[in-house]
Amino acid sequence: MDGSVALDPVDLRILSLLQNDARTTYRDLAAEVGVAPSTCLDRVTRLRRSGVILGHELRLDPGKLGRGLEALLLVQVRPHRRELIGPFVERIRALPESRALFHLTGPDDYLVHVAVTGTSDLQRLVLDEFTAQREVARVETRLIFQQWECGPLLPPRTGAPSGSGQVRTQT
Amino acid sequence: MDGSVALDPVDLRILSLLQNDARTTYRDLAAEVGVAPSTCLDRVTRLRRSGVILGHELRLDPGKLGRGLEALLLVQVRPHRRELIGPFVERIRALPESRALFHLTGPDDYLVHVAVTGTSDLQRLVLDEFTAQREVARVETRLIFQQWECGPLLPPRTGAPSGSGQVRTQT
DNA sequence: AATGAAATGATTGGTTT
DNA sequence: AAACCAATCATTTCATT
Repeated sequence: MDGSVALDPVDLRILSLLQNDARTTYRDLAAEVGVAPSTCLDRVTRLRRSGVILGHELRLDPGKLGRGLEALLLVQVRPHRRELIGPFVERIRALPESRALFHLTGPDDYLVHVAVTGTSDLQRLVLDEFTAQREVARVETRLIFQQWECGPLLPPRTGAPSGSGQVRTQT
Repeated sequence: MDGSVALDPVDLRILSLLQNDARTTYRDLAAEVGVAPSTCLDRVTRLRRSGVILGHELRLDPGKLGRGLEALLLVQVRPHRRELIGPFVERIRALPESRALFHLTGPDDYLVHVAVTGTSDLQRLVLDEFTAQREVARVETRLIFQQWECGPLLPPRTGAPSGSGQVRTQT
């Protein structure tokens, strides 16, 4: 039972609305889904406690912060052993240019999403923070032309819904 | 002057705090940065209007929503022409599995971040929504072992700060 | 940019279904 | 057990300095 959460249509509706605007008031939420504001609070509190809602984030425009160029770096870390990749991950996460980091299957071990001021800043980053490190065997740089958020994130459509209107999901 | 924003230390402090928790109250914000709550409201309103703050987002746990497997798909779209890539982008953005989409330089035209229920769901997605499409020349699938958010996103350190304490940034 | 008052929203406890 | 209502409390917002 640890990682499983039951979500009814009200929960899903609330999540969907909050994904559009996380600051929607409980009053507005209540009006949209047709329950009382206090019930909405209840639901959201439960969703936070159950770990479905991880947090409330501010989305910023990197360009407006002077980081007008973004890129994805595909990185091979060799040898790929815990005592090397642990410090590597922590070092990359601490860089002010890093936005996100993925540990992957496939020929490239990591993908790093970075935001920089321009190409010279990117060159500096690659040379000083990546290829200069002994454990970094290879870096491939892909510039980002454009990016889109998708969503909202919803549970998968279940082929055969059970008798109740509930969707049971599992970690 | 269009895309440029001036940020003083108070703005930076506020942004940093809100990136930790976007629901921090103006009262708490004020206490931390040492100005009045109304001033914080002023600052945040200006930051939203100037486009530095794009929005307030809810961060959800895909695993808790029944999407316990995530992957990055590297996709070639050929021929790479506007009349093909426009519909492709819209189609991918509309998939419930899509979390983010990037248009890139390099051998792969697009990178798609997806969240699925498991490997069979991923196989279905790749076969039915990607390789089945005429314009998709190639798909490479990389599973995500683990991922990290980095941050907070801050303006680049300026080598030689001007007389004032302000950081002028540009899009 | 601060103050303080007015408006709005969040939260709680008791009650009902 | 979950939802509602109404009262309380906190926060946001605005006019003013």
